[in-house]
Amino acid sequence: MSTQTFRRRAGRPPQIDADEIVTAAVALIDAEGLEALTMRRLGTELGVTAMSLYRHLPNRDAVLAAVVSRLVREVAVEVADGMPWPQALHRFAESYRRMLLAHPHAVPLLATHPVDEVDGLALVAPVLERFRGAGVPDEDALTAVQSVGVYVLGHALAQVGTPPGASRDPGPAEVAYYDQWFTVGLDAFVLGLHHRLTP
Amino acid sequence: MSTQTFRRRAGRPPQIDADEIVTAAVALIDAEGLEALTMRRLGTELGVTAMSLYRHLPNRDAVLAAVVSRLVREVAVEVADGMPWPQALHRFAESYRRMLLAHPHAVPLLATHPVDEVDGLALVAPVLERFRGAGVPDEDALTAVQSVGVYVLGHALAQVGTPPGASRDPGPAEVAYYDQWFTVGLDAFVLGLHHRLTP
DNA sequence: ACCTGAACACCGTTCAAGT
DNA sequence: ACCTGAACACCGTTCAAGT
Repeated sequence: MSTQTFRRRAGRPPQIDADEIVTAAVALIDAEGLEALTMRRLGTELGVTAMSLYRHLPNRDAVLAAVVSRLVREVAVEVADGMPWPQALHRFAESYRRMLLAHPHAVPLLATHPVDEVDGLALVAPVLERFRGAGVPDEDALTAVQSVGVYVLGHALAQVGTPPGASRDPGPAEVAYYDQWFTVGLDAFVLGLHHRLTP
Repeated sequence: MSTQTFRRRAGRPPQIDADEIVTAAVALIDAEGLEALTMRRLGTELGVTAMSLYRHLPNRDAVLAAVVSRLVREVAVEVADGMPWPQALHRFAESYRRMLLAHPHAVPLLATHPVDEVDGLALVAPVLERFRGAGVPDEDALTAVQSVGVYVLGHALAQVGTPPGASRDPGPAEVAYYDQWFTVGLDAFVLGLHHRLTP
């Protein structure tokens, strides 16, 4: 029979893999929030019992860490070749924020779980390159990027962490308020870094 | 008997009150982290069953909100009368950070639970006053203070959210690294705000 | 008025067992 | 190799009952 040629080494074929688990976890968080992400519920979502998840990921915290990694890799920073670093820093901040606001229920998770160093560096690599082009030492450049990064995350936390009321969606006035605040703060921050790093 | 004169209206005298619960909650978080704060454990710490806590606070989330309020009120911003606002802003950032680093296990809680508006305004009132002294509109001043606030919180999250390893304490090199980063970022941010607000 | 014991409906995780 | 059922040791919270 045809399955002989391409058959797996032994046993049952898997019904799920780690990637599918992470995809389902992100979807569940986006739809119902972090507290809805239980192992039992996640299993149900995949048509499987909770216990089978442990065959693919060691525990719930590993699921959360994998979600963080997936979301960080979702950030696409568009940096043109000759772009001055202050502009590249702006782009980074805006791309990062776009991801965070696209997954408001995951923001507390991003705030709590440190980003994997490899993921983080890959994300900011094109930005660091623009600092290098201006002769700024890598160490200073990294401090600048990380500083803007914590500003963006802190701002997103403030925006999504509205009073206890559930996930009622924002309303244009609220969105405009946070957009304005974000821009004013970011402009000032990048301006100040510019003054300190390229005098 | 003497108890007649000052006796309570009826029933048993309370063994605990809300303030004691919050104090015990903070102590427990500081000592063993957020996940150690269960209603049962908190009761035990106070020599009482978990169920009796519900007589004083409606649920676990109310305990957490009360902890946030308590910690925010612990921040003391020392702002002298004639102090220029950039310096007052520095003081605010340092005081806020001092509180956060004194309660590292509570930082994710502060990041997640929005600060009560009254608590927040009381905290920054002396700082806003310094902006007023320089003729900066309240709206701009509040944006500046909030921007620095989210930077401080974001930075503290990065500092306390070290790789999965438990609460191994920091080591002087790590402390120095974060202190340096914090200062460089803060200086640049305040400088940039200064350029934008008082040209 | 305040505290408790028992109970309910959940969790994450382990482990032996099925296919 | 992968999935499952039953079980363990927990949770937060409710409610009737004690003092």
